[in-house]
Amino acid sequence: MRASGVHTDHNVFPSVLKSRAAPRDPNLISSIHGTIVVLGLVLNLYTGNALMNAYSKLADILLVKKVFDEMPKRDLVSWNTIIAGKGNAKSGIYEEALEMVRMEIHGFAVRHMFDTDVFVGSSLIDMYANCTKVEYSHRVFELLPEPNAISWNSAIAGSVQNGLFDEGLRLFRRMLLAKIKPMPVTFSSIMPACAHLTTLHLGKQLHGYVIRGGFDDNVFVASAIVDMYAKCGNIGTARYIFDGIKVLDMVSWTAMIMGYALHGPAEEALSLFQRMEKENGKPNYVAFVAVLTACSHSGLIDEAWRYFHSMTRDYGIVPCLEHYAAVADLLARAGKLEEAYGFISNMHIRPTASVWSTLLGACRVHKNAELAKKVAEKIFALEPKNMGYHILMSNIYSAAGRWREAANLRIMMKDKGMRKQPACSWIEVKSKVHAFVAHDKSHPYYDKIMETLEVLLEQMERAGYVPNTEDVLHDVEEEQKRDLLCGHSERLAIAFGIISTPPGTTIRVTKNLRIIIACKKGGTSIEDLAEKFPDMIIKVPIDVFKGITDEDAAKVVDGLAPMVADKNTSIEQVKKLYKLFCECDCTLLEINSIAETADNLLVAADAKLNFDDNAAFRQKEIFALRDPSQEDPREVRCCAI
DNA sequence: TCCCTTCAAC
Repeated sequence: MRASGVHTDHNVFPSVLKSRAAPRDPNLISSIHGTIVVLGLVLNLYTGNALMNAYSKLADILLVKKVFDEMPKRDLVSWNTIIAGKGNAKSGIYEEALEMVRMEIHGFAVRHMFDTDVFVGSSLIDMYANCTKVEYSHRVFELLPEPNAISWNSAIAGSVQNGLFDEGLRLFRRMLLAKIKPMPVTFSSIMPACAHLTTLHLGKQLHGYVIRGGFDDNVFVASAIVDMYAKCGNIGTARYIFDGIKVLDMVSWTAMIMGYALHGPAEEALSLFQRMEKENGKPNYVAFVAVLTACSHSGLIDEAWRYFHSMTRDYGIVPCLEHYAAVADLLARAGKLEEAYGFISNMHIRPTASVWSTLLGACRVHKNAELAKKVAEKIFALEPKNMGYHILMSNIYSAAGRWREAANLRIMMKDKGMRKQPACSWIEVKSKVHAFVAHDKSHPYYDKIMETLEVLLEQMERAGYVPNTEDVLHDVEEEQKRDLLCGHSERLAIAFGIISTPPGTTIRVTKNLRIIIACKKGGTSIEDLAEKFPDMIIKVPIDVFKGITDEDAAKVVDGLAPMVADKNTSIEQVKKLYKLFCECDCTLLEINSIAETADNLLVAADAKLNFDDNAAFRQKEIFALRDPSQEDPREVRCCAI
């Protein structure tokens, strides 16, 4: 238009500045700004507002202010832009003022009847969630007459960020039912729910949806997926997704490094960290949390010190609680108990009970009751009502033969009205969560499970299994035998997994408490055996399957096919899906076979899982998600997605 | 013609 000599007046520039290309390009903005000045349009209200907006998207607060200050006339939009433009409120200029009136804003909005406006409503949802007032956040959401996609996203993100994972999943399902199309933001918000719950099959279905929606090239979404697979123990798939990310950023690197730190070999984590330093530049403090966690879990003391010091020296990052915790944990586990004690005592921030507790755990392993007593006093002062720490200390006394002190502690706990949180393990089979507590006979397959455990125990003993009885504190022979069979909830869950899945299926058991020493170090646990002798574990179910009808067995196999594609799925997507889901627990079903109504993968999967053609849009309880923080661990809360 | 709401690693 400029080249053809047509006069460009004040009507043109607001649109030009709002165009797709402009906001990300500082040079383009400057050049447009220059043209505006040359043409004498800089004093125009709309043009000035648009310029302010363009600069605030670049987070160039000084230029936003400059334009604002030079405008002869300002309207509501000018003021809104300077108050709420990106970078302004968040830059801290107005933050203090806003913080003071935060909770009054809602009242103002209600009085002036703005509370049903989507923009105001979505902001309120976000505000309350950020203030950890999720109940208010939900109330605002439920009262919104016409929530848009952003309102849904805000509600979902708010729930997940406050730890209400199944609430987030439920909202996601409702969003689909309300026919609101999810966006990349939706997935990066909801995916952490699966990561935290370690519900791999939910995460996989969301991943399928992401691929079908073409959102998988979004780096936010991809990072969330990497994190989800890593947290669910599927480190290979996490790496596959990670390697497919075109432009890696700090979060994607860190998610992958943390994945290796938690599950994989430390060398992978460390070499990725070094690659990141080269390719991505400055690691931030979370990246250091990841690399220190990797060192800690692999006992790499020298490396840990090197990173810990380099963090401050080379990158100017002040260590925070997580960094201290990783190093303290490392020292403690390595048996350097006194050094760990000194390190924690000299932290420049106040150590929390959880930092001290790694040392307490190490005192138990390394049998240092004296230091344990000192540490426990600090912990009890910080968290007087936490049962776990008291039990741990009482067990340390018992193991040291200091029965009187152990008993005193138990009596004190009873007086304070503390109740033990029962250990619980759960396993997903056929989209259902089966939860077990020790000695629990309520499961319908209880007899089969016991039979399996007996077969297993026999085979284990033949393979050289030596039970670790060190931690059995009251030694009645009968009880020990029973404890070996069903004393640990995870054994019940593993046995159930073995008899209710086809041979070769990966068995994933999750539990609410840390695995006790007997299952972790010394002796041999079922977990160790499963790792060392995979063949043996796989052979067992063939025998045990005998008791189950063919029909039941077939149902189990069918139930493990949550992967569906439809006629709108592109060949490229099918390839990706197939690559991801061709593992033993999933199969790719035939394309073009899905009903018209199944407009998304999740619903199609839902229908398939329930063997019910009409199920597509019915809200069904197809997933049962346990909330580990719940009082009775057997109480299973159901969540449809 | 201009303004406002949502996201990933800890």
